[in-house]
Amino acid sequence: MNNIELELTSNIESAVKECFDITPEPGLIMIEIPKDNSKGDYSTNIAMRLTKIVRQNPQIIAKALVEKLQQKVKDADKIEIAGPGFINFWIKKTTLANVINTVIDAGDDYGKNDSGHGLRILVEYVSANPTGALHLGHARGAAWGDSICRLLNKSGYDCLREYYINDAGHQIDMLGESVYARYLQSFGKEATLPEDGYHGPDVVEITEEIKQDVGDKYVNCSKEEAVKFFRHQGKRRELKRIEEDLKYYRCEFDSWVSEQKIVDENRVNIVMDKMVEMGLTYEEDGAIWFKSTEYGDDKNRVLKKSDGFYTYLTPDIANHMYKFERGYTKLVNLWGADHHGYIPRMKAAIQAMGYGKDDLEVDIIQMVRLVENGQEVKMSKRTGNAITIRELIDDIGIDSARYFFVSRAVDTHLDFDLGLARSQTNENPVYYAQYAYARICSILRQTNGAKRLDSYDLLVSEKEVDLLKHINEFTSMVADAALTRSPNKVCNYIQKLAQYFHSFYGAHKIIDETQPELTAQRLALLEATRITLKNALDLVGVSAPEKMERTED
RNA sequence: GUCCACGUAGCUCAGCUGGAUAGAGCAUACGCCUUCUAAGCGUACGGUCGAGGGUUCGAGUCCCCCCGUGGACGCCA
Repeated sequence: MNNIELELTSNIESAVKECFDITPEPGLIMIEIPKDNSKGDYSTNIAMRLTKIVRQNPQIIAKALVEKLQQKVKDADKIEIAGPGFINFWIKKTTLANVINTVIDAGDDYGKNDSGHGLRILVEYVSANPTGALHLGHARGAAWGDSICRLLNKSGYDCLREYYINDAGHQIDMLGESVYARYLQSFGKEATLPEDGYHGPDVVEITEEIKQDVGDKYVNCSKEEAVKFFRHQGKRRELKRIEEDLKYYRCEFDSWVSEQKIVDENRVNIVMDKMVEMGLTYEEDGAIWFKSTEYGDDKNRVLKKSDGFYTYLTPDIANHMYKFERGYTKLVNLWGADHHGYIPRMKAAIQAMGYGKDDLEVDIIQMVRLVENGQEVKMSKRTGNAITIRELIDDIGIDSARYFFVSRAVDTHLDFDLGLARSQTNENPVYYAQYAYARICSILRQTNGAKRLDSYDLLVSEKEVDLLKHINEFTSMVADAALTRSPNKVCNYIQKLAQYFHSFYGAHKIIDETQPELTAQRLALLEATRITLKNALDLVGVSAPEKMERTED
């Protein structure tokens, strides 16, 4: 909420108190921005919401409130009742323009807010197995998760970016055997990769790296010893590649938690013992089961198989307990769509261990389908395998990739149009926004720069007011996008901000020697727009270029 | 079969947790560069919000029931 909205809310609250002698609950008073300018700058539906409490016609309630509000709201030019009982506010243009100095003073910090109240929140995302390169689903999850964390940090949450490494199970054994087979093959030996081994080019490349370090040392040793070595090496090097790809993609994690480490620290056994002790389990067919149906799951789940090994679930429960132990009170996971059915059992486990149902929230990342010229692109032309995050970025660029992934809600299937993402034309929303930024910088370069002024009384045209109002909304948008974990809202905001700017640019010549005062005020408005646009782009990890070369077509 | 998402303009999607006459972009048509970057601006065209019922001052949004699409339903990870 910005200052104007805060002031309106508190004025409405006291008006309600005085008129009806009731204290409105938090959240009852809602301030909206009407889509239509003819309905004012801000609006509230409080009169309708009070009908049930006060037992009065909304028109009568609104009339009483407006009488009080006329005296209270000093920043309003006009307050009117409209439609079924909306109260609409027209804010003084000078008040709207105050935001320019707020933005200039705050700089990079504009948009920062404390709606998170320091809540300790741990966001786990990507968490791809270290057995191969990251793919499109991971790219979507990485962009989304990283933007969520940027939003949370900007909104006063204490947020940790975590990557959970599944490095203790069967798939790592397969990786070890795959690298071993490639290693032997490179010495001309007969060796076949396991059926469910890893056939990608990354395994061949990693094998070459290892060979450079150790030569033929593992050609003649026992298979057991060799596979153990290659398992470790393979995992380490695959992980390093993943980390490098993510870093290149502007996603950096604060914390990498290894499943193997959780096992080694005995956390899995401890959780298992505790669950048995708490009576959450039973034995059947030689296995130990978790009574997850008692906590909303549709089936009970095996924790320890009859062969004595744990299932995937058990170390993951330990992983989640470890998150709580480190003092995080809110856990957020971003999982691929194929993990959908896994949510109820993990939530069940958390509740069984004494935590709240909503202490863990899981957002599902739906499938990505690459499309080019209306045709689905399934495989990389170069490798014949699934397309990796690197190939995607090399093709369309980091900015385009990140923006596209984040601009659509994650819970819907995404058709990613390669041609569109690659195009440097007006069809591409990334360039539309970046071009606005470059245009602003270009104008500012031609002047002595924008200065903070004491008055913006000349900024009264429709285009200027639209821009001011939108800049005013930035902080509330950031808080809302953080709360609802919807970075796509930032993209909507960016598009609209760019649109308001371009429209303003088209309507007015900004540098006008004959009107120095107006020019100075407009330059300050441009500077505020520039800062807001840059901060918004930064929230989704997209760069703000000061120049864009014009391409000939 | 059971469970979970989703269904909005020709296409891709918004719709601020129930608000006013449902919005953008692209595509299509027509205007605008002797003026700060035309990667831009403006105008027009485009809708039974999948179908039906319910809840209330008010439903694209909440509930029920169909239809359609996708996903999940292992002592795999």
